[in-house]
Order: sequence, then C-alpha cells, then structure tokens
Amino acid sequence: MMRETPQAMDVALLLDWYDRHHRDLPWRVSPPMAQKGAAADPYHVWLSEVMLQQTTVRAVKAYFEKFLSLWPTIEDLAAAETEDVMKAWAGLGYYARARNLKKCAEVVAREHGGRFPESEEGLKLLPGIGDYTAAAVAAIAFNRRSAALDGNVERVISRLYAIETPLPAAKPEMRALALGLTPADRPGDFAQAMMDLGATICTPRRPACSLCPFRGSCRALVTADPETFPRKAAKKPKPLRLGAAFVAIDSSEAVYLQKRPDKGLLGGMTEVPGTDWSARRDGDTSIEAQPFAAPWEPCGTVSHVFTHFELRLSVYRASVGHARGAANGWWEPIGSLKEQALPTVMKKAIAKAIPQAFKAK
DNA sequence: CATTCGTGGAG
DNA sequence: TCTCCAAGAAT
Repeated sequence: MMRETPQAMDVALLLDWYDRHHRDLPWRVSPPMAQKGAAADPYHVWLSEVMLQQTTVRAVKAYFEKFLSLWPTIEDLAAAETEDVMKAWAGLGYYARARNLKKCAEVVAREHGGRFPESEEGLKLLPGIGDYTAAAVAAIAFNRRSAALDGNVERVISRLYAIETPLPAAKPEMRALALGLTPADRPGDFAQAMMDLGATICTPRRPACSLCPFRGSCRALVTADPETFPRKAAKKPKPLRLGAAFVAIDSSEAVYLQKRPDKGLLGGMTEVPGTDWSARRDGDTSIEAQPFAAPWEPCGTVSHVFTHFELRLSVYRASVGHARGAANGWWEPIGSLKEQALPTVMKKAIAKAIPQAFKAK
C-alpha cells in the first residue's frame, strides 16, 4: 500500500533495516554495541567524516587506520608536525582538509580541553567542519538530532519526495525534510542508516528498490524513474591546461623538490619545479621555462584530471653532476620519494622522468 | 549563489 | 574513452 508521505512507521522500517544490513566500518559503533550503550569516539567520528568528504569509503579505510596508528589521540595529532600530516594525507586529495584537520585538532586540544563541542553550532566553528560534518558528528558522536545532508541523503530524500527542484537550490528543503524524519531516540543510527541506504540500496544507478525499507512510501517509485533523481544543474566542461615539469637528478640519485604555497591548488604539498598552470592560464611548455640551466631533455607528457580542469604536463629530465643549492628546495634521494608529500600528479611526472622511482626495491 | 579545491573506481 | 561521482568546505 502506498502512503502519502514517509512517517514514523517508515523510520522504524529504516532503523530495522539498518540493524540487519548496516555496514561494519572501522570508525563505527554498530547497532548491537550501540544499543548496549557503547558510544562512538568523537575523535574517530570526526577524523573519518573529514576523510570521507567527497571521498569513497574504500579509499578512506587505509588512511584512517594509518592516522590512528600515527596519532592515537587528538592531542597526538595536535602535537604533530603539519608536514608529517601532509605526508600522511598525500594521495587522498583535497589537501586543504589536511591543513584544516591539523588546525582543528590544535583548537580542540588547546581550547576545548581535548573534547569536541557537542552542538552543531559549536562544531561548525571549527576549521574544516561545515554544515554536513557538524551535523554528522553531532548525530553520530553525541546522538543529537540533526540533518546530516550528504550526497547519499540528498539522493534518498530527493527520491522519497520526488523533489523536482535541482541541486543545490533544493538543499534547504531537503535538510528540513531530513530533519523532520529524524527520530528523537536514535538520531545517530538514523543518519548512518540513511547513508548506508544511499550507498547500498538507493544507489545513483540501478537502485535496488525492491529491497528498500522505504519502498512503500517512495514518491519517485510511483511517479517517475527513481534513477533520474536528484535533479541537478548541468555542469560546465573541463578545460585543458598545459604546463611543464622539470625533474632534475644529481649524481647521488636525488631529485630536486620544492614546497608549494600553503594556499590554492595542492596547497602545502611538494612538487618538482614547473610552470604555473593553476592560475587560469596555460603554462609555458617549452624548455625556456627551465628553473635553472641544465641539459634538459624532453621525456614525454603526463595527463591528470582535477576537479575543474584537465592538465597535460610536458616533462623534462636532466642529470646534473652535483647537487646545486636552491632557494626553497631540496634534493631528495629517490629511495625516500614515496614518503614525501607528493600529490598524484607529481608522482606521475617523476615516474615519467624516472620510471623506477616509485617501484619497490 | 558560483568557484575552487583531488583522486580513483564503476559503468 | 567518457561520464559520473564519493559521508563537502571555504571563499
């Protein structure tokens, strides 16, 4: 039977579904333990939520374990060197998250006695914590009623109510509907149940509607094709940008590296010298752009796709007799390159110039 | 509200 | 190969 709108009964069906089909995740206290009163560690919840921003569960798991191993408590993270945090984050992307993670740990450790604020408003004041993460931590770590509106929940809500308004304009409406569904007794489990539902049943393509606990009340299931929700505004095409990267190797097999500015693209990460291709313009791809005089030889191009543009780098390589000094750079032995704060595009460029650079010994 | 922030897997 | 997009935040 079809009901008009989802109500308390449907929320009960969702929680029942979650009790039986929840995912077991390293940072999660699953329903059996949660029902016995076991509380999630706010540090673990926050760390996982920041890592999971626009990032898949699969990619996050190993990083989450590594971070907990390196910094078991938020005080440990607060005391860490930012450079070490950047190195540990390398490869996960959106590097502003790593810098804000460190700042947030410092604020919580030093100004809040090591304890996270329990309210959404208090959480949102912290670096790197926005609408979603504040709501998620409040709900999951502190069992507070809040609307954690992530991509999963947007999809579930948009289908449940067949919302025609495209994103992001529909977000306030979705947030209100999600909050309206949130039960007073298990807000944390409700938030996680909605996300698990979106990740495993109410998927972007080919949703498994026959298995959905909301199948008796989903508007999209009867009025349209659920797969067409949520409605979204058309996105812009990605421009192709060009640039050059210069990989210098000295006689001791060390590569010349330097640190990027803290702000902007790949902020605070490590790079090889190159042209400026991040400032809405192509860089010089010619040998004329060399950072210092050396017998540069072209060794091909590498391509890399960022969120809003595609990059094609012309890679040059040069062997220099002995390491020469440089302003803000240093010579890094090939053997320790993999431990550096090198973003993926830089690893590609170095690997193009030195094929054996990142291979196991 | 629009733009700027990575990366890798799935289809 | 191409498109989508994954527990979004800061400006």
